[in-house]
Amino acid sequence: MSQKFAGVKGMNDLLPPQIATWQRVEATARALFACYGYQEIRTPIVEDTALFVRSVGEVTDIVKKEMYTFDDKGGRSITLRPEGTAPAARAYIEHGIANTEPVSRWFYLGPMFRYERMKTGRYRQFYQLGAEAYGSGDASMDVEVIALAWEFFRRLGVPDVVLHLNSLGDGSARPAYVEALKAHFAPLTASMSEDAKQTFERNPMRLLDSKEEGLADPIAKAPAILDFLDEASRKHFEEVQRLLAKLSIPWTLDRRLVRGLDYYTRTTFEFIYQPKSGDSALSTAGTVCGGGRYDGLVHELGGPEKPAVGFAMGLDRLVMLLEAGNAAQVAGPTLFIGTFDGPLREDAVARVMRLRNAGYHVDFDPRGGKLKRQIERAAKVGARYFTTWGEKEVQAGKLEFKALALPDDHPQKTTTVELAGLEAWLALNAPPGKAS
RNA sequence: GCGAUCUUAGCUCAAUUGGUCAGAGCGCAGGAUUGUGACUCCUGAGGUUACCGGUUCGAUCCCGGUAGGUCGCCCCA
Repeated sequence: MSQKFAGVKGMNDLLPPQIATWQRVEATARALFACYGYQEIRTPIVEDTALFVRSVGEVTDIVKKEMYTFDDKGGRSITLRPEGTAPAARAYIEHGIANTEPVSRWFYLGPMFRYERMKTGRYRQFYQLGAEAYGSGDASMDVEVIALAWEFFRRLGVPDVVLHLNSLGDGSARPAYVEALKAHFAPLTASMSEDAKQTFERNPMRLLDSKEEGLADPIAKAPAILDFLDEASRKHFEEVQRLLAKLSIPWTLDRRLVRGLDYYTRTTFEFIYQPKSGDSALSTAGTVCGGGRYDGLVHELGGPEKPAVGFAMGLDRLVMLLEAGNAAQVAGPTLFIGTFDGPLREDAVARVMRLRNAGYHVDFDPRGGKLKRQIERAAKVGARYFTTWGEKEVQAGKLEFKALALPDDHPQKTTTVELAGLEAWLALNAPPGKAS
């Protein structure tokens, strides 16, 4: 016996039964993105390590301890992408897209990698669907990406997702606010945990996200960045809210919403799964989509001054929510042809292939055997009709279609189909492209 | 990175204080001549009880380690 292998920790196989849901999500996304004018881009799975250090932030957890970083054979430090915004920005800059069009709308869909402890809805290889809109700092773009995500959830029928909204201001407001926060929390550092203390030192804003017991009250009383916004940021944020209201998209102002990556400015938002009924498939993995504006990122990475907004959606979590509702079914064949040994069998098999080539989902049992087994097999794989391809039928030039899902006494349990008109019948009763 | 907990057939789980305790259901496979299914019946395949080591006359059941799963912290999608 040879060794038995197992998948790498934190990385999962997606097998056929689950894939149906994934494909529904992806198809819904592509259709919707097309309406919004977002085009797909695909960037490499690996990037120069420095790209993430610069964009995501040196003191973030992602960079500090979650990156899959290796040296390649040329001695370059490369990293499996932990997120999609930085690679997209890199491509945007590298190809000089800003010179070719004023506004660019992109989306990406693919695996991301973070080396971290596993939890519900959190894996080391996980899938994100992201939108990136470059070139405009207008509030309409903030709302555009939010509306896009909102509509996406609506189309998929994702239940109990609420929008949390905040503004982090930009260059001028941020330093003043951070100072105020430091002043607020400084007296408490003595009683803080090591973790909290480090957060206090490196990125005080993130302290607002802390769930540490003793901090709950101080956090509630902490100054809000909304009170520090400069005139322009404030107006921008107000416009975002007015537009959302106009679209009847409800939101919750969340003054503690501070996103974990360094590049965010002004608007930040999260779509959080909050089941009304107590049972939560995702407890702390409730954030299904996070995003915001990052006006400085493109310039920071060496490109022109181009504002941008976007979001990233965790598809693993999304699929989990969808599957909790109703398990997706794999579509079965439209027609299942039963065969007997002998020369006729080859005719039947050939016909199966030809019908498939014509666009129909047709199947047969390669093991042959008893007709009884073949019918059981057909019912098992969810075939809509079963027909026997035997001497009797071929001689008469007629096939008898049995509707497997119908009860025996149903008037339409069996249908007679002319052998010569088989394809025409299928075209009429089970057009290609339609799930059986 | 820290803490807790779990790991028995493909799946869901049983197995009295360590001594026929390696089982059930589902699934899969087969069943009086390879022409007709979904309910029922009969039969069968499949596990060195995650892995390694220890205690013991003897361990699925006790101890230690490793791997993996799950949950909380941290953090994030």
